[in-house]
Amino acid sequence: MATNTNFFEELHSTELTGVAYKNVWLKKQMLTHFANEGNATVADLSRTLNTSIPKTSELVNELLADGLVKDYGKTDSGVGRKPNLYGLEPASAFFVGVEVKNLHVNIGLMDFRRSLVKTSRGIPYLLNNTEESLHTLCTIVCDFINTSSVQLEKILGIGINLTGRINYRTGYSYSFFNFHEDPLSKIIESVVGIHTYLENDSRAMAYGEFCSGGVKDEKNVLFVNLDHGIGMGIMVGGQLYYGKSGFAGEVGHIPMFNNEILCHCGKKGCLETEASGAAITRIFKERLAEGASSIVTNKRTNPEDIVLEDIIEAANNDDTLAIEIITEAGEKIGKGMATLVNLFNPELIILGGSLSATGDYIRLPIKNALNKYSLSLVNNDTQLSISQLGDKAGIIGACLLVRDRLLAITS
Amino acid sequence: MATNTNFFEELHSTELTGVAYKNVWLKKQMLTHFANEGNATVADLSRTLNTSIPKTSELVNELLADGLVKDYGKTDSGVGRKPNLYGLEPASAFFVGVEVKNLHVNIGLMDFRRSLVKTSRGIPYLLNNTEESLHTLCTIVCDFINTSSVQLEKILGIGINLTGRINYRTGYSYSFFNFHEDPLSKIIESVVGIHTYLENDSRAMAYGEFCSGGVKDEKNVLFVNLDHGIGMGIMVGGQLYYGKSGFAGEVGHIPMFNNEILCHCGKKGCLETEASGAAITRIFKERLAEGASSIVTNKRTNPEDIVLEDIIEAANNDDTLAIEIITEAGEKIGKGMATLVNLFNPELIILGGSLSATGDYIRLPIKNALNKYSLSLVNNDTQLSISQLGDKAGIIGACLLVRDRLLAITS
DNA sequence: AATTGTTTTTAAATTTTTTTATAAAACAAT
DNA sequence: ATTGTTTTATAAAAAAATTTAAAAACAATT
Repeated sequence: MATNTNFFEELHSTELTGVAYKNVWLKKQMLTHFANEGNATVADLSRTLNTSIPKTSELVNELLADGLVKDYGKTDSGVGRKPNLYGLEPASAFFVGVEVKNLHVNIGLMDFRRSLVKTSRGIPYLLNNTEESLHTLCTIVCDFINTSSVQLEKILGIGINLTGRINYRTGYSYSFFNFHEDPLSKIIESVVGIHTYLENDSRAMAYGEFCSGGVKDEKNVLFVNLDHGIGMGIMVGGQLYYGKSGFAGEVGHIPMFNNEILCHCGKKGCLETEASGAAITRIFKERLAEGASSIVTNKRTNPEDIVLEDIIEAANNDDTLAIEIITEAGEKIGKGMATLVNLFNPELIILGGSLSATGDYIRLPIKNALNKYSLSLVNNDTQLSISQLGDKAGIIGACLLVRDRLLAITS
Repeated sequence: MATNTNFFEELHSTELTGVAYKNVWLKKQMLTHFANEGNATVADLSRTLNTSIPKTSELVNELLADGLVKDYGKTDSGVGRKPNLYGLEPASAFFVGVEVKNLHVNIGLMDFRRSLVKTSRGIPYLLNNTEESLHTLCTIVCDFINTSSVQLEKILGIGINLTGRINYRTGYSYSFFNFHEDPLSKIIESVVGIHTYLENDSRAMAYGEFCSGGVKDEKNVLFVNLDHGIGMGIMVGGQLYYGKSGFAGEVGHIPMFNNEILCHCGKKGCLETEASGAAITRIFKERLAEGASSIVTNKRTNPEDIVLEDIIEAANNDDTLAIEIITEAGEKIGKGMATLVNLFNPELIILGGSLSATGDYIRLPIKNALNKYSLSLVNNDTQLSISQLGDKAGIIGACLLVRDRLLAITS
């Protein structure tokens, strides 16, 4: 009932051959099936895995004995003798997801059945590219784990979302904490003592939305993270697309304008320079200086203190200036996304990130520009929706990525 | 020695269960392995398929008896007893690839080991969206098949490349021959009598280049077809990417310019309006009219008769005007492709299509713009090369697509 | 030229899996 | 309450696959 870690060890061992290998492989397939499709009967598993009933039964019983799988009783539908339903045992494994923002950290703990059992949001933290900042981050993670009631050895992995270029395969970060020779994931791992994966923030959010949010059967989906910058997670054939080094999806830096605004990436004319949350904040302040009025000034007497969240809040309270500027940004984002539609022919584009909280204020101008600038035959295929998970997408995605990587045969 | 069609029938039958199913599945894996990796020993197969030597040996012997696999004798490397090498029997299956251009058709016949056994290039043909034009196309294909020395039943499929929007899964074409209720592939199939697949021209070329051209181990590759229009084939994780309906890769119609040139797609400002072969031809004629000089005028006394091929030929003969205009187009294409690099983080971009015959005249300005407009960290990952198959990419790709679809378990 | 070492191939024994048959469970109709 | 139908679960028999052992093939060495 408690030998669960054994299975994950032998899952990733390369020593196994022949029958032993096949059995582990089949058990992995069963867990994956439970994880993706929910509970199932022995007959279901037998059918999808092309194994006989007795064999399937034997392996399910092994997983049951390992404590990874739980008997969920009889089904209630259908005629004839009712089968037992099996599914993942929620308490058999846990995963930690960490979302690192510029000014705070969000952390969540997820069980094996993708329920968030504990979350801690808005932990004050200053993201700097320094050793101290990294150290503080590790401390925050350790504190979170230590104050949770779950046994340490049941926490199988940690997923950390960072902005910028991340190579999850090697564990290297290229935008933050890139001052060590070893990959960042190994550094954190050695401090916290739990297997750690790094991921790009937008891609992790995308994965959360794919697996637990507004995605049903769609297999080719784009998730656009509209925040301070503009990021994207790409799902191709039901899987995240990384590109060669994990840098795919840099939609914020596609060349779009002939302006002279210098982007933080070093180039000029990037989409981000005129259409990101940062650009919106900049333009908002400029308009105020030019004499425009807004309800934001009631809250922030010094215009320098205005942050993106203030503008989003103002828009949702019908502030004309905020809505106007967000609409203008939406049109530009939509023109950029027309390119995405033409290139990816996606079934669904999900708008996420803090700006997505403005709902139709951002969605409609984007949809409009999409209709205007993309091939209509292709555009007709594409749904445009707002993230269902909202600000939970990041930690849910981070946890699920860890879970699903540990279940994957190729680690 | 001649019951080869049997296997392909049972491969796609859904009747099989249990051991029979698994055996067919394993044999399919073996054929796929031979097709992708070349000849192999029983030990190799046993290792990659995780089956025991006796079982592997038994199945190889069945394939041998079916005539699909051939004994290629002993290996010459290594110590110890030398194993037998097995591989595909070239004469056991054939595939026809048809490339439909605006003014001509190219057809090729490929054997099971991807050798082109017969090609017929430049068959005069006028592509119109009419019933007669479709009928003529079918006749050309039938003639080609009938004049080949291969038995009809050994030709397992036909692949047809068309420009425009194609949904290969349904067999519908949306740009040409779209006047029937039934899918176009079924119409052609019923005339020619052989299983027919439709594919977008650029995607088929891309597949040819991926499988038989300049792609080694790269798994994320873009193939850009620079011709009259600008098309693209996308390879993600070693497989073609289609998007929801097979319209992915429409790079020619991404919004790039604020010009007033109406694209044939109906929009303004598409990349194609200023950077395609059609645009180059238009600009070339305009410059001539403005008084510029070129060696093309020696060949074509009436400027109206000038075609893209003339300009390409002129460039390769150091004609300044041609080179100049191609360079300008290259810079614009490169700026558009910078977006591709940022979004896909590809390992390799291959330039194909007739314009790629100008070699570095088109490649270098593209490379230059790529360096200028894409994120340098991402761009550093990306190789930019010229197609190795040249004008053979289309028919090779069409044949290989048919072959590999027939080998795939999900047809 | 015989011996040794290495590896493939074949053959026999053993293990594993599937198939078939049977029992048990669940429920509807008689 | 009994009978029939349908499906699951278990047990025994049959089939199939793997494992182990032995033989065959060949290169390098003595």
